[in-house]
Amino acid sequence: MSKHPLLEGLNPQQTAAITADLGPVLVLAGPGSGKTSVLTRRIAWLIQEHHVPHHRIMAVTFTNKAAGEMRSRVEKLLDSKLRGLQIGTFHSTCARFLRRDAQILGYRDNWVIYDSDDSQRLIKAIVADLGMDPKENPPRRINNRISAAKNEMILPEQYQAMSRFDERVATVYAAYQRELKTANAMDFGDLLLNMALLLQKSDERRKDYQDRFLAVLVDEFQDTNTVQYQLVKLLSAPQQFVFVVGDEDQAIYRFRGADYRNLLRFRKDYPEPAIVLLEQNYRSTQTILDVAGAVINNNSNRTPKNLHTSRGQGEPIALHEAADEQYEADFVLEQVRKLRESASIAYSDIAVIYRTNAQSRAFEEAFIRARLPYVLLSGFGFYQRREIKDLLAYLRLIYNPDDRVSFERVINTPARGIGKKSLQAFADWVTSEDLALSDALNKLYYDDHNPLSTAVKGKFLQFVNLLATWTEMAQPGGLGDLFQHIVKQTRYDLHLEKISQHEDEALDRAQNLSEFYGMLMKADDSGQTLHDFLDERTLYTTADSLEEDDDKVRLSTFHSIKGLEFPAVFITGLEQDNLPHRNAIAEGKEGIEEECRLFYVGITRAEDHLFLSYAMQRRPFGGSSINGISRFLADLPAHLLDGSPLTLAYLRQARAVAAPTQWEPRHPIFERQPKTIAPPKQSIAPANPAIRSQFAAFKAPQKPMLRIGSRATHKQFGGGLVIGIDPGGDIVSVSFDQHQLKKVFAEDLTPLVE
DNA sequence: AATGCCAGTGTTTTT
DNA sequence: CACTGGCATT
Repeated sequence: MSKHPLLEGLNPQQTAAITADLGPVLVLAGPGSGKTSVLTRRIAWLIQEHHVPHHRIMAVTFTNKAAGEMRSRVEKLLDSKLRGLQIGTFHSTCARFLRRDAQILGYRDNWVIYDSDDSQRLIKAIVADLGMDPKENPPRRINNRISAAKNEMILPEQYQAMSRFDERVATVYAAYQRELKTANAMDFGDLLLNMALLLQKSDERRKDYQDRFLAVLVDEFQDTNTVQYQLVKLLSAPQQFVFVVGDEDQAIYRFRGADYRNLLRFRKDYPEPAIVLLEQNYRSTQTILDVAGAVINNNSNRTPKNLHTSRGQGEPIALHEAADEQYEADFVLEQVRKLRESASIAYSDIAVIYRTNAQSRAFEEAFIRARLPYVLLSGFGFYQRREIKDLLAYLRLIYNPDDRVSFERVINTPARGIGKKSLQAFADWVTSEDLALSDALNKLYYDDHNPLSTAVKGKFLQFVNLLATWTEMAQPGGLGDLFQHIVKQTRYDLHLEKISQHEDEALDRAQNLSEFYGMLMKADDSGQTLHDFLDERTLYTTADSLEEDDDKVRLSTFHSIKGLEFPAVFITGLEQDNLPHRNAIAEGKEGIEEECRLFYVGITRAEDHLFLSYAMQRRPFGGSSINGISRFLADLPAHLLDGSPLTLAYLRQARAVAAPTQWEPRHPIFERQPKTIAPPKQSIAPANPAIRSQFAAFKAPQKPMLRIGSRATHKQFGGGLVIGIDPGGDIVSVSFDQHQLKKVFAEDLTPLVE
């Protein structure tokens, strides 16, 4: 075959994937193997060579941003606008379909989407309605159970209660689904579940969708869960022109019910799929790939892959030990400056990756201090701010007057003299009368059979009147004005001052509000309705709207960095209990293997420069904790690493005691439980006499021992933490409080009792 | 019965 | 440190 323009510059495997016959295709794509390219060209190929009309193709990506990019790349390849081409995440795609079809399931057209915070609030309200103790039944935990059930397509009536707690979950789950329906709302899980139910229940609609979508393509298939898998199956029937791309080594959404074994299942469920393996890496240096391979190789149940690159060896991986998280941030800053100066790498070509969102803080502070530009790819975004959620709740309630969560959020915000008791009385009444919220509020006008006192009823009605005037105002193009009215009429500005602890906070919140106002004005300019605005903001995250050329360093969790690539990458916080995270360790082998994949995903984002760092000490809140290093570090090939001699010596010692290929290695250097050192108390000895006597006994030994992880004072360098003891015990590595790491003679050290 | 203040408590990851 | 929930006050 002579080279088709769509196949220009591609290797044989990529070509095979793109030109595979119509039918099920499974592409197993290692990181950096050009899978996005394969997906976009496959779509173009379907349109050009198989004459599949573009509006009969559906592609699912993992983020909305990736969806946008994919669309523009296909459009560029074919040099035409493809408006009807359906590309989006599972959630936004289902939301879009349900906008049209939710009436079939009994929703009114103005249904809204609840985010996790909304769901949790509703569950909390239901727990209260049912008279359950919120301490025994934490709404958060119940929410997790319910959303897990939805991912597995388990309906309330099918929910198997294996414990007393589960029985209560089942009760709440049933009530929750009723309340959602009454509130005319769907949570994230409902978007997927309802779509699947619709396709199962309505023969007519199923046929419609199946007829419409000749071809279905899914990216990141290893991170699909049961309901997503079923959706793909339902939508791609009966012709089964389904093209999925995935990599079991990059499965990182187990907590959302995703199961990488769906890749295996695919082979069984679809007859003789074409299977293509993409192993040629175009992204990283060989060194980076070797390190990545060494890390992922420890996982069981995976297909071994042979990732290779023609990019050459590249530079060694930098390993850095920091005294604490601030020094870690300083290290990153320093390296960022160097990268910019000596390698002329742009800020936007640099990513800093960490395990938990809270870790961004140290970096943010350091970047602000140094006046270097950065942007957060994940974390508690703008829309999670209290003041934004409040105003959003007003807007949502205007749009959908049955939205209980929004109603309960704003009915007494700012304070209107309607407290917990009145609200619960009202809620109980609404439930017992089986009313929708808007009907109940209406009923207050003409029906005296309600539990509210005249005074409180008056307050309710005042609020209802306000709501009515705003609803009148909610015209297209008038969102900005509407916002102004709400703020003015509720005196929300005064409320802001009240809830703020200090001047700065009030200012910050006010700025957020004006930013929000700006967004509404922008929506007005582009002709968006309230409906458009609300839909978009639930399903889109900050990362989705980030411009490529925004020259700022990217700060991100491992999860949010997925799918992206950068010339320079920093992986930070490589400490035991952080990566792997302590909660994941508690989940056992599966949990740890997923953490290993997180590390792998992080490493394979890097093209040229990779930096690894860990901090000996962190201050999560109040006290501080001393950490061992991540067990994953023990797997790194020493000859590929570059770092200070002491750091490498420390690592070598760690490796010497670990059996790298097993998950069970247990040695103090890994094992060390993070000790929370309480803020100094009056006396070191415990106050409880019984414990105090034990304490005294402990203190007795004539020769206190030097132990790894214990504190000691040196006659010259002062206090420090023992981090390593050389064989023989004469020479000891100590991390001194002055932030230097030194090897000293044991005899010069005096151990301290903790 | 609502509001304001204080103490205790707790953190994985996201659509 | 920041948030939530309980308690005392108005």
